[in-house]
This record gives sequence, C-alpha cells and structure tokens, in this order.
Amino acid sequence: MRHMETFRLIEAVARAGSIRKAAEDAGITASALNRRITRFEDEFGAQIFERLARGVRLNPAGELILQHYRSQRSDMARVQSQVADLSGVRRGHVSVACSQALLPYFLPEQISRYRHDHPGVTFSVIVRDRSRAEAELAAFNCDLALVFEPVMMVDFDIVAQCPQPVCAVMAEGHPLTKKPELRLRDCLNHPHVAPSAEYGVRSLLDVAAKSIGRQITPVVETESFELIRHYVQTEQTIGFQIPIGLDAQRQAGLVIRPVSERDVPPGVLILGQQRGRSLPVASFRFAMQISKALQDREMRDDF
Amino acid sequence: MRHMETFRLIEAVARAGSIRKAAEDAGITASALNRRITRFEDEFGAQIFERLARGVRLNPAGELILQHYRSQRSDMARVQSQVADLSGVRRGHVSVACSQALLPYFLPEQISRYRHDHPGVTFSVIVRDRSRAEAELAAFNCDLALVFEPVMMVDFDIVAQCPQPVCAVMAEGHPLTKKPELRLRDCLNHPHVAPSAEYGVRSLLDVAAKSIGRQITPVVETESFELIRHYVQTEQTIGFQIPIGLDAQRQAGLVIRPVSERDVPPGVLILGQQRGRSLPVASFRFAMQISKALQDREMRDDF
DNA sequence: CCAAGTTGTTCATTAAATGCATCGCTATTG
DNA sequence: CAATAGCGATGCATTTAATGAACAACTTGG
Repeated sequence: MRHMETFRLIEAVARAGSIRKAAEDAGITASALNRRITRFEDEFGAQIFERLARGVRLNPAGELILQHYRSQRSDMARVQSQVADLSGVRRGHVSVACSQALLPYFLPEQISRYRHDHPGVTFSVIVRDRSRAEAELAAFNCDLALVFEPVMMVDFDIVAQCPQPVCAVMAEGHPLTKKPELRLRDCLNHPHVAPSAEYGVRSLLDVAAKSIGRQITPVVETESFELIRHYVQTEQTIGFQIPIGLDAQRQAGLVIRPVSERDVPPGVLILGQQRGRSLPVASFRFAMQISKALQDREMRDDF
Repeated sequence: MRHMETFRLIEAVARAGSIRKAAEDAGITASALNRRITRFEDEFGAQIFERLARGVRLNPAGELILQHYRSQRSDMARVQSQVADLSGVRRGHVSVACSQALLPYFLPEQISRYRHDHPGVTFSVIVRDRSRAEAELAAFNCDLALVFEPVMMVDFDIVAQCPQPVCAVMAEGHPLTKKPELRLRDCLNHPHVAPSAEYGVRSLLDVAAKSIGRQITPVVETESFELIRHYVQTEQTIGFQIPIGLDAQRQAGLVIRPVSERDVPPGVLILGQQRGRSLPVASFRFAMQISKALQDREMRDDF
C-alpha cells in the first residue's frame, strides 16, 4: 500500500530517534524524510515530534498517531485476509506470541493441525515472557498471545483460558517420586531448579513459598524451560513447570507430579487478543481452534 | 490527509456508479481516476469493482475496503480531536443523527448547554427516520444517533435510553381533554392525525390498534411532527407524539395527555453509536451529557 | 570556542500522476 | 439488424509532486 509510506517512515523515525538515522535505514535522504514529516504535520494540524538537540522524539500527539497507524495497518491486513478468504483459497498469516511452555508440544501440534486443514496459512511464533507478549499485542505486532498468568494490561481481552497446576519434574528414582501427594515444603527441602522471576510459574511459587514462611532457593535459575527439563536428569533436583509444556507419555526418564494445590494454587493459561480488534480470518479461526483445544484439555484434566 | 485521497475517490466512484461521472465530480479526468483505481487494485491484490457495460459496481471485496476506509477516517478524526484536546483548547465536531422529535426542544437545549462550556466545539445535526439514522451510523457519517424505537441493527450499540409514552396532542377545548385517563379507542373514535409508517410512534400505534381490533385511520398522515402539532390547532383532531418533542409549559393552546399504557406500551428513546467504535472526545462527552439528561428526564417522569 | 550532530532550506533533478485523444466493447434504440 | 451513445482501458505528451545534494542555522558537550 502506497498511502502508508509516510506512516512507516514516521514509525522508523520514532524507533531510530533521529531523522537522519531513519532516513539512512529507509534508503532516502534526511532532507526528503524531514520534509515528509513536516508536510504531514502541516496536514495533520499539529506537531508529532519533539525536536531535541540530539534528535527527535514522539510527543503525545505522535504516540496517538502511531497507535492509529498500527491499528489501521492491522485492520487492513484483516481486510486483505477476508478478501482472500472470500475468493475461495484460504490464505492468511497468523502471528502468535507465546510463553515458552507452549513450544515443545502444544503449539506445534495445534499449528500442524490447522495447517493440515488450511495449507495456505502461514504462521509466525515469537517467544515472549508474559508482559512482553502483551506489549507485542498492544503494538499490533501479533494477533494472539498465549501466556501463563498474564499481567493483564488494560487492553488485553481474554479469548479462552485453562487452569494449569504447577508441577514438579524429576528424574526417575528421585526420592519424592514415591510420595502420594507432593507438598511444596518437601520440594523446597530438596535442591531445586526454577525459572527466573519474570515467569508465571516462578511468581506463583514465590507467593506460595512466602505464605508458608519459606523461600525459593534454586540451585539453578534460568530463563529456559528446556534447560530445566534436561537439568533434572543430570543432577538429582526438582524442576517446576506447567503440564502443557510436558507430556507424561513422551518424556522418557522424567517423572511429573503436580504440587499439592493446598500449597500452590493453579495458575491460568490464557489466550488473549488486543481489545476491540477484529482479527484476520485465519487468526480468528486459529484462536477458535486453540480455545477448543484448551477446553478439551481442561475436561481431560490430565498432566 | 493526503493518503486517503484514493479512498475518497473510490467512494465517489462507488456512489456515482461510473468512473467518468465520479471523475467529473472530482474535477479530474476519467483516465487519471481509472488508473488510480487499477493501481490500487494491483497493490491491494484483488479487484474491488465489477466492470459492467454501463459502469462499475463495488464487489464484496470493495465493500470491505470501503468499510475499512470509513472506519479509518472516523478513527483519524478521533485522533485529531484527541490531539486538539490535549493541546488545551477543546475543539472538535459532533455529528448527530436524530429523530424529528428531538428538534424542537431537547437537542437545541443540549447543544446550547454543551457549547456554553466548550465554545470551540461545532455540531452537525441530520434528521433521519430510525432506520436511516442507523445506516448513517454504520457508514460512519455520524457519531451518535438519538432515535425513538430504533430497529436495532447488528452493529448498533446502546449508550443510554429513556422510556417515552405515546401522547395525544389536542387543542384546548377538545372533548377528550376532559377525560381523566385517555384510552386508545377514544382517540380512534375521533378524527386523528398520525405520522407515517416509518416512524416509531406510528408503529407503536399500529400494533396497539390491531390488538384491540381497530386500525389507525388518520385524516392526515404526514412525515412532519411540526405539521401535526399545528394541525390539531386548526381542525379539531388528535395528534400523536412523544413527550420529549413537546413542552407542556411552552405549547400555548395545546393539551398533552399520555395515552393509557394499558393500550399503548411506552416506546424507548435511544442514544446509540456504532459498535466497537471509539468516539472523538467531544462526541463522547456530548454523549455523556445526553445520557445524564435522559436519566434526569426519566427521574422526573414528566411529559 | 570548537567539533559533532541535529533540523531546516534552496535549487536542480527525477519520478509519479495527470490530461488528451483514441480504441474496443456493450447495451440501447430506432 | 444496424446505428449510436456511453463505458472502461491504453499510449503518449505534459504537468505536478517528491527527491537528492549541498549548505545554513542551531544545540550540546568538552
């Protein structure tokens, strides 16, 4: 779309913080870019950049403009996808931000199933912690966010949800695998491995530990859920994860036990979108599929 | 805004049904316009007009595009008004579609009150019957619709409402003014004057008459509420209107009596907007003021 | 007070949009 | 059935708008 060029440039300038830098990135001269911006400001009727000595910065009006532009761009993408849809071939692109826990099994399965029915649809998956995922949603950089225990910003709209008890992962032969019910204090008495603070599992554990007068003291703290799963098989420790990122059948040598809900309340896995936005056809249908899958999961209540 | 030019032209072509006519209206040649459209279609990736022998017509894709454009235009207007708002001076424009009943007292008073506080805000008021008012809303041609007994299309969002009993208007000295309670059958036994079929008052009366085995048989049927009010003072007849379009104090020589609610259920006056749309600041505040006014009216329960 | 970095301005140049004349097509009309 | 009028598409010359290059004016930090 040609008309959007100016907006794209404005966005680039806002990102770069300088007209010259943005111009260089865009492959035009600073003077041309500067004039586009001033012309736009004239037409719009207000300045959108603060002119500083060391560059430029969006002012509040500019923030509004940028928000408008992003929403317009996403809406145009939706229109295009609807048009492609009514012309018969189901094309489109779905862009999801998700927590790490969805990476090993859930999302690959869901995407594969969707693409089996609609091979014309492509996907992009970005991995973000819960607050970043919501930020991507708000910036219209993705259509859907699938996150555990989101921070729930104002413009976040819940599409579907599914409770997820915190689970302990251990290697076979770990002493705690014999216990019929796994209490948090038992886990904390053994060496444990935990995700870092920005993750939902950790924040649930922190709160729960505090309420029994204890503290999470991981021997290894990491951003990578994958590392946790592998580490517990290397050193005899306890890791914490949520069931959707685990698969009892497939994880050979790994034992998965829910931590007693008396100690740690289950968190919620949430599929969300930007409030008030109408999604492209493909994203909408994918969201419906995910919702159904989460619902089925809740029915089965497995982990 | 420059970028929207092509969309404006597309809209003009869709309205005119012909590229040549639209080009003439827009003051450019048909060839230029034709090429803008084909270029847009290329960029967009799909045809948006059906080429017929006698001109062009929007296809479904074109309808979507037009809808998108209108929504974007209105959203841009909102952004501009927000920017004007945060720059201190409260400027803006409010555009309302309303039923005739609001013209004599209610809307003038409300607009005047709002403009007293915010002189920078301008208004446009268009008069439409209830279904037309909703159509204007859906086409983003106005921000608010204030209508009696709307037909309630899918994208119509209720902001506020206020019940309005159907009232009979008569000249002083009309025999029915003596009755303590006014029954519908009494009214129908006298010569009466009614609004035409597209109006809410009439449809309420039609339903009510039918349920008592009668029929509305107006000696004068008109689109103009004003004519009704004046006619009942010329020939001894009964007119029907809703209280918000009347003012017991100010209507010299006119008697207003509610028709018994046992016969005719009260209709509802509704303030609505297009679903999912965020209104410009001025329109939003005006809507809030109207809501409050309607609420106060309902409390006073006067007519 | 200078060096480095920025926005804003001027003018020649380049790219895009437009106007004009014309073609081919189709429905209408006599 | 043929003439005609109205339509969108297209090639070419022209006008208009956007751009690039160089420079001016300004702010900040040392």
